[in-house]
Amino acid sequence: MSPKAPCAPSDLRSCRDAVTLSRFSPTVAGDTSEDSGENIPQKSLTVPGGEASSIKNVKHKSRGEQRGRRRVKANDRERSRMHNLNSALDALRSILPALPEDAKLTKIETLRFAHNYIWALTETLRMADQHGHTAGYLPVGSDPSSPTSVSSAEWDSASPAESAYVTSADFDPRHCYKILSRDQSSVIPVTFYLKSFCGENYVKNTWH
DNA sequence: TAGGCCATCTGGTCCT
DNA sequence: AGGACCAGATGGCCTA
Repeated sequence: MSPKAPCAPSDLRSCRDAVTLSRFSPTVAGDTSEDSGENIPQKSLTVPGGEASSIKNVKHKSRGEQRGRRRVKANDRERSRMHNLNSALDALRSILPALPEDAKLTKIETLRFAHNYIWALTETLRMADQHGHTAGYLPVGSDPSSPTSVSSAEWDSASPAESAYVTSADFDPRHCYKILSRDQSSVIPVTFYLKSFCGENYVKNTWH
């Protein structure tokens, strides 16, 4: 589920970077014909000795160097931009309900989980408002801000139909709400949803 | 070995 | 002109 990253952030210049950057080292960039668009025909560069051609060669080389430098800078910016994006994603993971250490969500899972989690929290507030007594809706002594406040025993008694409605492969918190609103269960809907999404391991590993 | 996930590079486009 | 953003391509790592 969570393949290890081949290049840690601290190894930015390792792996394929080393190869790619060398492609744009001044000597290489100027000597190749990879600079599409800005290329001077290769023929004018291959005339040996002539002064004019050597000037052209220098010009071409410096343009190639400039282009190479721009490309390297752009690569650096892009890399750090993606690292920022990943940091934001990690921050998002960190505020989502705890998962077992070895169950790090992928990027797409994180986004979907966050989306549904927000939806579930919103729905929780809406239903609480509708009932007009939040305290009676939540388990006694529970901390509404923490999804870990419900015991696994409560789960077992409160969610007989979960597997019939929600699987980890095809989860949708709205299904949970349909079940809960039908029998007015006292279990926090969000946690019901989390269990449905994460499975028994979530309960076993984090709720004790 | 195929497929999923990821990091990185790259060229194009838009914006300042 | 240069930076930010984006999407496609590529190749490595990991797991079933």
